[in-house]
Amino acid sequence: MSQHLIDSDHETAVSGRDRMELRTWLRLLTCYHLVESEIRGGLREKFDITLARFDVLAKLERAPDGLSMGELSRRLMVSNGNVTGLVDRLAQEGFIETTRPDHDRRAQIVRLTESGLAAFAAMLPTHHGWVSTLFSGLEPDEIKTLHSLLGRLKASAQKGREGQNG
Amino acid sequence: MSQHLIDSDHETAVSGRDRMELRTWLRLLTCYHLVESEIRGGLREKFDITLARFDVLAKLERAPDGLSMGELSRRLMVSNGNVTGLVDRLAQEGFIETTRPDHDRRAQIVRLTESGLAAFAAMLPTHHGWVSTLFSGLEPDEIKTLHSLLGRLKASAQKGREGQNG
DNA sequence: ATGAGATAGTTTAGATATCAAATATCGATA
DNA sequence: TATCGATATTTGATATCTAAACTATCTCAT
Repeated sequence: MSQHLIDSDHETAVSGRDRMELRTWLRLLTCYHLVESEIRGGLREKFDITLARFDVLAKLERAPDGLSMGELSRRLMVSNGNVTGLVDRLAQEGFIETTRPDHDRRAQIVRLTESGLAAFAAMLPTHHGWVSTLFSGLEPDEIKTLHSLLGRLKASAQKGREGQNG
Repeated sequence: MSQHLIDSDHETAVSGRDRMELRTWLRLLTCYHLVESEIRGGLREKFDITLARFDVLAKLERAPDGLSMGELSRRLMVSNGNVTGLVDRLAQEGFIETTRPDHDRRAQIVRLTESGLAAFAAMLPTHHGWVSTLFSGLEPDEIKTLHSLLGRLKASAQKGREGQNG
């Protein structure tokens, strides 16, 4: 085998069978990085908040009754330990609050505070604007198709585990 | 405005205009996390290597003449400082080596060692197998279309900056 | 030649991340 | 009711990662 295991165009790989799968994965990775870094930078510059914290607020905003640490961790798709730290810091800033339900003293329910909701609501339209702009080169039909194919990929990648997320 | 700013199905948001863009971005994010965590876990369990290090090896494998730190950073789409640390550790493990070119004493050229190439080559087929499996629920045509639409998204998201990556 | 700006990397501080181990509580059962 | 296994979360160690400040070197117009 030669030194160069894979083809030379920038997102290509090895042997015929999984060629397109790998190329597609690498391209998805690129898109992820592009959009993510744009949004991260925007949030920092405009609102002085990190993306991880924004994501926590976003998940909690969709759950008016609050979420357990475990459920929050699943929806964010990050580890339990990570969420502990994020929640600690957001609570210190007053954006969220936690309670221990009586029926299960192990659990910890996390909720948005008024202040947290206000902060999130103030950022949301701008955030949506960034996403819109990043997608602005695609036709509505293309976006629909992309959405649908990503749904297929999600189902495929989830096969063999339980429903992690909507 | 009500407490609940956005719709209730799991990947939906606000006002009509950017609804599909946001849903699509959130779904892409989900796919990214699903595939990424599967591969990260596999690399750790089977090869005891982190994903970040694997990615460095992968980029270097495609560049037989080596890459400058800056070029490596651009291709990995991570910050300069991050690459410094990764390269340090990989060099300690003997997987890569660095040289200073005579024509520019600032630059640092990073190359795979024999040992690094061998390690990477040993992991590559398994890695491709994982990706293949994760995509196995999609038809070849669907993958092609997905690849193409992600290409459109990449171009759209890159608009206004220079060509970051192939 | 020389100083200003550009470029290439490193360093530093702080925030995320994972993973594994530890803690605490729950539920069910003998 | 003791206890065993499962569940919910935290802790601790380590590794990424970013952003900003800093160092060193290069380029180039004077």
